Amino acid sequence: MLINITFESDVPIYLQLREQIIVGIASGELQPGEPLPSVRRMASDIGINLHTVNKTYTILKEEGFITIDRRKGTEVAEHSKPNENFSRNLESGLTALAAQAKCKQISLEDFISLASDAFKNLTQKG
Amino acid sequence: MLINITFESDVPIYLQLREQIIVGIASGELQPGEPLPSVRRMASDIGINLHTVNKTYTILKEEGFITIDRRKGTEVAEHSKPNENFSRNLESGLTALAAQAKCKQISLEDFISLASDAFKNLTQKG
Amino acid sequence: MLINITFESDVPIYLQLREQIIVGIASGELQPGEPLPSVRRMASDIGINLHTVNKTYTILKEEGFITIDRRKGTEVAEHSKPNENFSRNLESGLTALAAQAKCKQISLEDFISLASDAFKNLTQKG
Amino acid sequence: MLINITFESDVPIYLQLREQIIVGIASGELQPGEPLPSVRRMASDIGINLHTVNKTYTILKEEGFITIDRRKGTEVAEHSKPNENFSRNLESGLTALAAQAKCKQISLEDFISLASDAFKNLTQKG
DNA sequence: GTGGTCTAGACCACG
DNA sequence: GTGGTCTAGACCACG
Repeated sequence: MLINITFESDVPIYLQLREQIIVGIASGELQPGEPLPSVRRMASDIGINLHTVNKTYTILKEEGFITIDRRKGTEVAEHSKPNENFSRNLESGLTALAAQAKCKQISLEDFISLASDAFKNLTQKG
Repeated sequence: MLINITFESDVPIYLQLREQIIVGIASGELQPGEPLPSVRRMASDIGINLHTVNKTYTILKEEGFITIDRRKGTEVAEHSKPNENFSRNLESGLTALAAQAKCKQISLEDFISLASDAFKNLTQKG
Repeated sequence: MLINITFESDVPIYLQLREQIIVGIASGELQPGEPLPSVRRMASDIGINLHTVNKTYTILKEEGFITIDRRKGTEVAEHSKPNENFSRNLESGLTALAAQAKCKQISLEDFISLASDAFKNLTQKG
Repeated sequence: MLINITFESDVPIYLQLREQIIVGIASGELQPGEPLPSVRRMASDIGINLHTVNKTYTILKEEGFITIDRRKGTEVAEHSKPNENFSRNLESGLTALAAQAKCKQISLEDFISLASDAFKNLTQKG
């Protein structure tokens, strides 16, 4: 799994890492049950602090994307169903993007097409 | 235009304000050429700091959603076309949401349906 | 609010702090809407690191006991209803204590009496 | 005696094992004088480390729940009376749970009812 | 001034 | 070896 952090970004490192791991899982590059590198390993691979990776793993665990097994370490969780909180966040995220797109004269058809492509591109990597 | 800020949210106030104004424009509630409340007025209406509103307006101007003129004041800009930077951000935003959705076993059809609804709901408010 | 940390305890500092704040809220010493000391202030008062307090506050926030208001800082949340997760934890906590008590020949009546006293003692402090 | 370890839990395995054995004793499933599986057997049954089981047994012995004899092996101890240390821990445990419950608007009556149920459910399993 | 993020470094608990 | 906890110290974002 290739991680690519933009240090100049105003998106915090731990969130960039979170997103890339989620994309990795969604695309099938990271399979359920597959182990993730230890916080120390991941940190040294990327060249960031161990605590930053730890924060990402903790969040991913709380969101149900990974599990921290006491024997086997960190691994990709079985895919679960969205809870209410997740659905709310997803909808508000889509609304924010839709609003921006509409202001920029992107049509409903084009927006759907972009959303569809984003989803399908994940599959192609798997 | 009714603004609703959640002060306990972890989304900064200036970004919440930005998004709601964009939704207002997208939904047609705020028409191109229509004036926005002055920084001072908006701040006191919502009960937030002047600096915060100022920051939001500055960002919206840079993004091309509003214009700030010394004489005419702040008003909604004519709808423009997306530039390269905007398109890139939109795509990466959609990819992030699509990845999360896919991990939570949401199908392509359901994701498109959610995206479509988010877009259409904007129209209905207009 | 008087905080008392036992540094030799095998209960982590951030959890000791969490529990004492919850007891403070339950006893009425800390009222909903009342501000909590800033992480820096609390840390220096107790003589621990700012990050440790931060961890406690973050947990309390996620559990719904406090809110972090972007304008007013940290404050005690309005008392909310238990969610499913909370109820499960409460039941399993009570089961663990009940089992221990039963092994030590404590009767149902005595156990209820202890539980009742623990609850009432909170009220008396308020 | 059926042991059920959740490896993804943030409760250490040796404590999960401890609690389940205590519940087993409290419910009468494990009778005083009854032998416990050897460390080796228990470890292989559950699929955990020898050291982990050892740690649990050592703690249970110190708490007076089991006896460890070189010749007779490990067996459930005769039920003893609580010592001062035990009582203090029990009370502080109940206080912590009561405080949480009170914050979540659970009434004294409901808390007692939950405590009572937890205790009675032990009996029913026996 | 407040919390949020990040780093560096250390020790410990768990298995 | 792994994650968990804690400290010290620094800079930044927000309001």
